[in-house]
Amino acid sequence: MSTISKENYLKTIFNNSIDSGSNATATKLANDLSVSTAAITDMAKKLSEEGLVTYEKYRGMELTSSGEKAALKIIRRHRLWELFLKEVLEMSWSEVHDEAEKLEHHTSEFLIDKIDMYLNYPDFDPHGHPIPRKNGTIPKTPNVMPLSQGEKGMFCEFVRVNDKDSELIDYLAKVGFILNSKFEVVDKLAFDKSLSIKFNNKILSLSKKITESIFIRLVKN
Amino acid sequence: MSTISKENYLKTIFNNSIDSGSNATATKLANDLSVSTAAITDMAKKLSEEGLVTYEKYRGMELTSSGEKAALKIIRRHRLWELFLKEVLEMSWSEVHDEAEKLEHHTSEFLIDKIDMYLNYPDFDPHGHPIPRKNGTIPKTPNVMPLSQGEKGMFCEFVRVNDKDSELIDYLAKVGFILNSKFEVVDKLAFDKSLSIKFNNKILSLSKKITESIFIRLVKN
DNA sequence: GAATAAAGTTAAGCTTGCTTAAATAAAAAA
DNA sequence: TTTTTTATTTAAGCAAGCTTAACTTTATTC
Ligand SMILES: [Mn+2]
Ligand SMILES: [Mn+2]
Ligand SMILES: [Mn+2]
Ligand SMILES: [Mn+2]
Repeated sequence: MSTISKENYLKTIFNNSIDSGSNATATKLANDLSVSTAAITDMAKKLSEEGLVTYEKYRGMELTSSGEKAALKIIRRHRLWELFLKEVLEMSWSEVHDEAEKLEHHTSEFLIDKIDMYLNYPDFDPHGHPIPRKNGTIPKTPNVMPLSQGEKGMFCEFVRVNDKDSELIDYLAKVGFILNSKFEVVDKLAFDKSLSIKFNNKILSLSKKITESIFIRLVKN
Repeated sequence: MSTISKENYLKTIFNNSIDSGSNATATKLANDLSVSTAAITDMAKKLSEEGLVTYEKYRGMELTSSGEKAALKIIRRHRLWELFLKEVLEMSWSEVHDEAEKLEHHTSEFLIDKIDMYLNYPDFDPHGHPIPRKNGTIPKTPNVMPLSQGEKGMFCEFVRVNDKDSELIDYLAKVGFILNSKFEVVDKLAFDKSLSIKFNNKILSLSKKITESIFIRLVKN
């Protein structure tokens, strides 16, 4: 049976495999979900009994195709809610994530499809993440890379930001560096790997920690 | 601490006291909440320890003022969600209740106030129930009475319907008998207490069970 | 005012999703 | 390869919110 907790596990396992490529480890999941590793082991057994993940002791977990399908359903709800709250109810970029984190578990298929239709079947959420479609496909993302890999002289577009930390997003909004901003990398310090970028004729210096949470694509020019 | 279960208990206790006047009995609550009476006794102790209800063994429960405040918060969320889902997302009269039943427990004060503003601070939900305001007051309801108390010759307006059973609401929508319909009671059978009403030049016969779920006010003419 | 029926409470136990502490396996270092 | 460190699992236990079954109180009927 599906529960809030299980839905969160599936979602986290999915996101983990997206950006690590390999199996989700207990330590990483425990950290992301703010529970003990013992809790992870516990849940691994349950999810694997339900055929949602494959699990071998000491070898981590991986979503099965049915587990992935379930994960995408939750992620779809999450991202559609985020966009809806921002576009329709004018909540800010930084507020929508926490609210969506709750609503995603209490939304019928019928309702989420209404929201999807209302928004005219959007492809991306307010942070630039692709919104899984009803049929399970995922909109193609541009050729993204973390800004931390940017080099002096590059012309880029800001296409995605990590939405887990609202303080960062608030800061970026405050200085006017928002999604789809075009900018140039004007400097990169070897000392601390911080970057200086130029947009709207402003210069902004961003620490390595920040540039790792911002994703960009190269603008061809 | 507030939990989904406690919120549902408080709401149910409140609604019970509204239409029974007296204390909420274990049997009634158990029935409304679909749990055993043992569960009610259990929760009675917890809620009374938290100061949300007064409880004396074998004497039922009653909301304290802080319990009532908490109940109104949930009811406010429920009814605002119902109206929002109907007006904005075009869900039907009969579908919104079940959806709101879930969303009401996962909506921040900030979000519900946004919804309230979006709807321009409405006074009534789609079923004619008053929406508690942010400050805790409740919109005045017209002088309502159950249609079952109607008599031949009365001219009435349909102002409220019990939203717990979606089949009834669907039926009423299908025959076009919707909120704010004006009608005349053209007959009342002593045999089964059923009523015949006339609206839009149609005659509709309603059983006693149905007329007890429909609330009206007398139209002065 | 007994006897009976109905309502409410207590006791014991279950499931979910956690925890901490101890044990064990795997990986890294020496 | 042996030792040490790190990661994972197991074991025991807790809180919430239920259940059923047995028991007690209150209400109703004669
Ligand atoms: Mn998010
Ligand atoms: Mn979540
Ligand atoms: Mn309702
Ligand atoms: Mn509810």
